Amino acid sequence: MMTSDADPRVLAAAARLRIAVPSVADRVAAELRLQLADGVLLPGTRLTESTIAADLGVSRNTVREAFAELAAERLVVRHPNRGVFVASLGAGDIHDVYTVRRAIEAAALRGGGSPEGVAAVRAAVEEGKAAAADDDDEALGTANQHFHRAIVALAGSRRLDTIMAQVLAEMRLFFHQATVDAHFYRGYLSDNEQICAALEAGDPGRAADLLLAYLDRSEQEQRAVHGG
Amino acid sequence: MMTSDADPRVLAAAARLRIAVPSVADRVAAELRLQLADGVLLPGTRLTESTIAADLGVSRNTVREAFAELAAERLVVRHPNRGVFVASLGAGDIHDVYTVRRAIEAAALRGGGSPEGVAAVRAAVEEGKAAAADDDDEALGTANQHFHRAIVALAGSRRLDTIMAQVLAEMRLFFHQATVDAHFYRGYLSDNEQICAALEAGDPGRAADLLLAYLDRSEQEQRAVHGG
DNA sequence: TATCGTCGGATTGTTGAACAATACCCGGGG
DNA sequence: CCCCGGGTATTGTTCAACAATCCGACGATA
Repeated sequence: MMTSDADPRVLAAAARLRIAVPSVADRVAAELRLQLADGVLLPGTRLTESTIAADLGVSRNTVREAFAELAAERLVVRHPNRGVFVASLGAGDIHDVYTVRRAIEAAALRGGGSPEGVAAVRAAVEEGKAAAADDDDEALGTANQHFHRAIVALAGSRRLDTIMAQVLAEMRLFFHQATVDAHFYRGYLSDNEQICAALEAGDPGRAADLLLAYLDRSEQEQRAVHGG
Repeated sequence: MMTSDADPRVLAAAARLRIAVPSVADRVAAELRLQLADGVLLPGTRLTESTIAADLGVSRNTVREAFAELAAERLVVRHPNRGVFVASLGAGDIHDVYTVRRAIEAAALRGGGSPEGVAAVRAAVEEGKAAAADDDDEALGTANQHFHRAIVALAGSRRLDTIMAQVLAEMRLFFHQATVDAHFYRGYLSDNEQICAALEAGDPGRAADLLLAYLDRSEQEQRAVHGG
């Protein structure tokens, strides 16, 4: 009945510290988000309200609220009177997503950002190198996401951060759909290094140009994989 | 009971044509969005579930779903166990919003866009001129929004379009909060004209630079009005 | 008077059940 | 082969209830 993760001590501490306790609907949404990110739920899969309600031990109405959250994030699409399905990105969508990425990542990069921000980008680059050295493809993928999130974070905008998070979540969905091979990110390591170096060298314009080229190439490869 | 606008003929036609009929929750959200845009609901106002449910003749649960939509659009904020309130933008938020606008509007403009897209931008400029000639401040404001929406539309990205729409809705909220005087937009007419001219002249780079300067200046003025 | 607890009312969060409306599946007829 | 109808499952929406939480007022204490 999902009572195991409702630790009273946590609840009490949260109440004391005025920290917003995530509602049940939020936790359901978080759980589904997790399953979506992990590829447990593949694109096109139908999400039946009653099934999920029973699985997670919550009311159908609560599941419905969670669906609203996920639909707003485009991770799920609602077909009226037919149900909600895990979103599947078509050829047009990947171009769309890359358009968004080009816009916000380049803008963030051009701004330069604070020294701490640049340090975070550097950290993500090193994280990727370490993952590559360990041959850990999973870690390599998340490091790459950290890299791009760090770039957007340079702008210091909460809104851009959440937009980027949503876009990355969408792309992750697409990856599960088009099982991308392991050494896919491998080639991007040097790109990341170059971009980061240009940023550290105080040349954000060049860093942005490198990034744009990177994104264009990445989009082409994705398109090739997908067969668009 | 909100049955007046549920014309069976409309319903049937929609079913025949496979047009998604907006759910009740969507219509409630739309109604609230409208009231928010019109300044009927001012920032900080509390939205009580039962009141709205009674006013619109719908269930509390449906109102709740509508709130989830609006919260996802940042038009409304949820304070757990306290209720939802019309969002009010602080000094940090307006900078945040302008950061988003700089990113996506400049990117869209740099792309150049299709001839039809450019024509749409031109149309918005002329719409603004006409409104100014009529001394219609309301029309002037919407024309300005059309102008910026047209710019973003140049990128041809559904996602960027919705992001821009949300951002503009947020700004509209702010305007009601900081009653901006009438001849506020007036000065921007020439900016719009210049930007559009540069775009038509095949110099999107210059158009983007002009726009960025425009946005910087606009943010400064907003800040002055707000007192940040 | 000012601060602190406590109590009561109001609102939210969540559940469960019910019902109509709709879409899907399947078998029968043209 | 396609169209057409009926049965079933699922969604959309409502309603009523309850616990949890917050807010304000009242009163006690110093």
